Amino acid sequence: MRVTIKDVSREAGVSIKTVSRVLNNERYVGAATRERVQAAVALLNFRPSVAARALAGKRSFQIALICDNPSPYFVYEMQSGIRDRCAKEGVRMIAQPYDRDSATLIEDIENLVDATSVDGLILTPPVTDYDAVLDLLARRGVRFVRVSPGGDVALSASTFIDNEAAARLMTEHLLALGHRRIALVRGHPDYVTSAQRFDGYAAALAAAGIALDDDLVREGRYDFASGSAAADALLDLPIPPSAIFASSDDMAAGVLATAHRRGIKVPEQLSVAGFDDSALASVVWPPLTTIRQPTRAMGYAAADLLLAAADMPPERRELPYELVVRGSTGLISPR
Amino acid sequence: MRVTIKDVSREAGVSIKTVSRVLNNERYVGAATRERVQAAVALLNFRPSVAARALAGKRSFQIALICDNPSPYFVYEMQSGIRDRCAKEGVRMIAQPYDRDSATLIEDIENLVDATSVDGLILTPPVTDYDAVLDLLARRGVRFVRVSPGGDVALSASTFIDNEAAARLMTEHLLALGHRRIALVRGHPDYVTSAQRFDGYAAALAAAGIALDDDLVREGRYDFASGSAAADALLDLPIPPSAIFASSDDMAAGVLATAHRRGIKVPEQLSVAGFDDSALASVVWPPLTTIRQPTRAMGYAAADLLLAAADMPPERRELPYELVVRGSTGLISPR
DNA sequence: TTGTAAGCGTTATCAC
DNA sequence: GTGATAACGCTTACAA
Repeated sequence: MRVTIKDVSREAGVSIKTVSRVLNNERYVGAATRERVQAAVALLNFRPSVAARALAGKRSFQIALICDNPSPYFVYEMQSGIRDRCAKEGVRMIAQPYDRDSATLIEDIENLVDATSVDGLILTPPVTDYDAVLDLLARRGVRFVRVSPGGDVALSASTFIDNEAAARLMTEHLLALGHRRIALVRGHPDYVTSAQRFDGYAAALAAAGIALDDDLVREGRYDFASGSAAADALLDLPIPPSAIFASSDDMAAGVLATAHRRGIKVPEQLSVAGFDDSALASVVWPPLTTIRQPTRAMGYAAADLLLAAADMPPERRELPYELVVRGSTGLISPR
Repeated sequence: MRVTIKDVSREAGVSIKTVSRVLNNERYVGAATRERVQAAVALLNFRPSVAARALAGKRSFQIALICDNPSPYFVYEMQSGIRDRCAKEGVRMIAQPYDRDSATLIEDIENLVDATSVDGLILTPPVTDYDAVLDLLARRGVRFVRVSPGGDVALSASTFIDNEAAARLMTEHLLALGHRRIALVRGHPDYVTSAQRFDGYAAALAAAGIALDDDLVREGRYDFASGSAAADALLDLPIPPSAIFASSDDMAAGVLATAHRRGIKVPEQLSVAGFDDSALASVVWPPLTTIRQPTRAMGYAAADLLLAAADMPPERRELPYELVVRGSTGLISPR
């Protein structure tokens, strides 16, 4: 029924072990032998059983993505990037989307690690900074890579963009347009990126000699609804902002929707800017100025780090971001 | 190191086989024995190895989702629904996002089936109707469930909404608002749903005694860009439509963006409607009237069918849809 | 450079 | 009801 190593070894006229050697790219296989085996593999259409490999060896050729993110676009891009990289190595990606508020997250991850014997994990915020998870993985000796981690950066290899610098750049851009009352909708409090982005915003204002106005800084949760609600609060202020900088694109979309509902013209009466975490910007009305970050590339890089040789030191790989001005951001008559 | 069945059996004072029986809910286990085993499992925190189970038995407790869909929201909702259902059964979902135009799709699926020995597959359009894939699965005797399949419906269990009826309902709604020139942006030609939705649109027009106008029917590809382009073409017509019905929400968003760019007021000057395949509507400007379908629930149902007893006949499970009028769709002064 | 034998952790088979 | 024992398909020692 199933084609096994045994069939291949018989076809190639070598031992099972030799086939295994070829499969795993081990040294000490004669060139001619190797070719003969490869021919047999191709002929019989042999595909090694993940289960058997995982059971017998140290590798399962599977990694898992632990993704608990409010943005479907982000998740999708991330998965695609990781999958692309893994495909080159013959490694499978198991996607494990988790509910935002799952009470069983730790247990689920423990379960995953124990049951599937994955070769490694990729974590995205906010799980990147859950001590319980990090402890668990360390205890189990499971290799993992984190995307945009906060806190202890030496704990694992990781990929990131400089969120603070990016937020500073965007804020400077808005300042250059003449804005003085620039509001910020913060990200989800659990995410370290939220604080980093706030810091960049605050730094730019400080450098411009503008005092931080607490009224102009609102909590968000990285999703549409919270962006929409924050915009309502901001536009209800006695002196509303002339620009709103949302810490994610879902929230920026929420801000835009609110402005639209209230009959406020963007960008004539209000500039809207945001982090484009998830490539959602293309599905949202222009004009929207965004910090574009390569989510898919970030996933690719994360997988690359995970698949790297085990003896490499934990590497931190930074990815570039861009300020993308869509349409006109408008020049404001400061109120 | 690892906790195995052996450890559990020792702890419970029974044989390995008995532990296995409890694990698999087999009959012929004494109540007392069962409890003792369960206690030992909990105490030792035992989690059976997927690899060993897959290798030794007929089940791997893993299923895979084959998803090649242009909408990240759809993918995300689908994954979540399936995962929720599987969690109840202790089954793991392997997500396999594929690139739209992957030339290696068939091979990849074959690889997946052979390598991971999954218990079953869930297919989403358009893979649901790829003969090569269906043949492959039949040949391998792999169980699968299809979401919104076209063609031969008896081939497998499936979930669906009545796309034709839904499109008819939406078109009737637009007609009732006074529209006479209603344009349709079709879905991707590879998707059977595209044709079903067109049929509903055509049926409603016919019932209203309105001739089908080829100029008002445009090809789309279920994504933002094609919706945007189709809207441009439609609005360039000598007599443009007063309403545009997009076959997906991504395309509806594209239509809205184009209208916005051209300074056309929605809904005062143009009504926009769409299928809300992916819950994206909440991220898009109102006013947008949509056919909402429960993507997550569809995933849940698909998993349910896949995990059902093997001897059940292929079941077709229909899910309800809703016409959601967001804000006012406006009454049109027919042009 | 190649082959042999002993597992890996579970389920299936068949006894008891 | 319960328990030995042989698979399952591969990798890891260790020999040759």
